[in-house]
Amino acid sequence: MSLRHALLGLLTYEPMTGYELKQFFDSSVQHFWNAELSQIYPTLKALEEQGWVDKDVQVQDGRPNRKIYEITPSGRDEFLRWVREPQPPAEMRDPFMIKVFFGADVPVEDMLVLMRRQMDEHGKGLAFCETVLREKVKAVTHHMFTPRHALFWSLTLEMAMAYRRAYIEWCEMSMRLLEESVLEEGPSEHIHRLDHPKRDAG
Amino acid sequence: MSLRHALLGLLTYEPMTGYELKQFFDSSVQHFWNAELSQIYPTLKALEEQGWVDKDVQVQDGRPNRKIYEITPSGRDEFLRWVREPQPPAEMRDPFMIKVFFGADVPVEDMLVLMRRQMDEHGKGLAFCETVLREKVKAVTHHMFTPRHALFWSLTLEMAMAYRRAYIEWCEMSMRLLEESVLEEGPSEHIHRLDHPKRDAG
DNA sequence: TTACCCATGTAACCCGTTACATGATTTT
DNA sequence: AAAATCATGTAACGGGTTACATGGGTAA
Repeated sequence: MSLRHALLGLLTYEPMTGYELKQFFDSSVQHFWNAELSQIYPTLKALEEQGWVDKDVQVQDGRPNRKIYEITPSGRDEFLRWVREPQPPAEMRDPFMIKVFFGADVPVEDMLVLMRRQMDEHGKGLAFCETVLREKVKAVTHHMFTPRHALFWSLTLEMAMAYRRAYIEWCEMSMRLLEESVLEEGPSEHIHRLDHPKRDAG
Repeated sequence: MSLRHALLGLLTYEPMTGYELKQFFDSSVQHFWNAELSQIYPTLKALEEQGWVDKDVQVQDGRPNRKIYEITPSGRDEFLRWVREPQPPAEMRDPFMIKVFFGADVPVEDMLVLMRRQMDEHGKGLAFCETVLREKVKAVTHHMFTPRHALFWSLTLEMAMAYRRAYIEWCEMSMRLLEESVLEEGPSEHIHRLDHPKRDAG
């Protein structure tokens, strides 16, 4: 589980409550990671049991007490240990690829609709990175963090954008190939293959 | 869960046992999806309860009976329904990006080592796609499947390769930027920031 | 004789999401 | 008056991995 370490990482910036961590999360790493409060609270508890964070309770009335978590020295050690530990490469796990893989048995028009939609969605994601998130990185530099922090933040942003650009380009190429294949084979050939895919092969 | 539908998809090719499905899985979609036998067996059971597959038991002695699963008409319907259903875009969820995000507090040399390793691993993955998998797609076309199937298979392969190329390029760019930043700031500045990251900011 | 292939499964555990529960304060 | 913010959590469920259990046949 990387959530533990993501939380430790955020707590190296400053002590925070679970609620604040969630907000920080959403406003900083949301383009490549996210977490729900229902997962954050138990994880903080586990972190405390491990001795990697300390808890300071601020009593409130009318609402639940604020529990402010602060990273301990051993928490910092653990975090740095984890960061330097080799990380196996993230593998793709994309349900859309399953659909494409079996796309030969589906009307081409439907596949084109699906791909167009993927392209649009990734386009939106890319636009969001290029505007909102890019501005956020710029803004944050002038407040609490060094240019050095901004460098690393923007590297993660670049990766998110590179991924989406690659996806979009792939969609474009795929759609072009599919349209060409329709011209070559005729538009409705797939219908014959729907029931007995193998018999039509030879 | 897409595993149900991935299995249904494979069963549109021909009836198979769980064991054979696993092998087919490993040899066809392993570059963007995978599944363990311990997950496949219960899923087949669920598929059968849904009426999407039929089971034919081939009694054997000395080893467990072969249970050959065949997709039913309603299974085919369900599969086609699922394929055409809109698919939300797969989001990145990459633990390595967390490490990069917090990379400002780690010695640059360590970050460079980590990135080099990611680059190598993704390079290996890319090489595997370009040789083994590409050959497999070519080979399979001549046996059981149409050129049309080969087209869709190779699209998924292209996506896997595009992803890895994008990752590798990002690693190269990041390493370049990090090396430049060392020259500008001096190699060991980070050490001062390790304990009190915020105090050094202003 | 060591290891891999065949062939099935169960149980425990890990990580994550969604739904449920509470309820005052502030903004629209 | 409705909705969002603050602030904590629990419970149920979904999906996936690892470990455990069995055990004959075959290839290196």
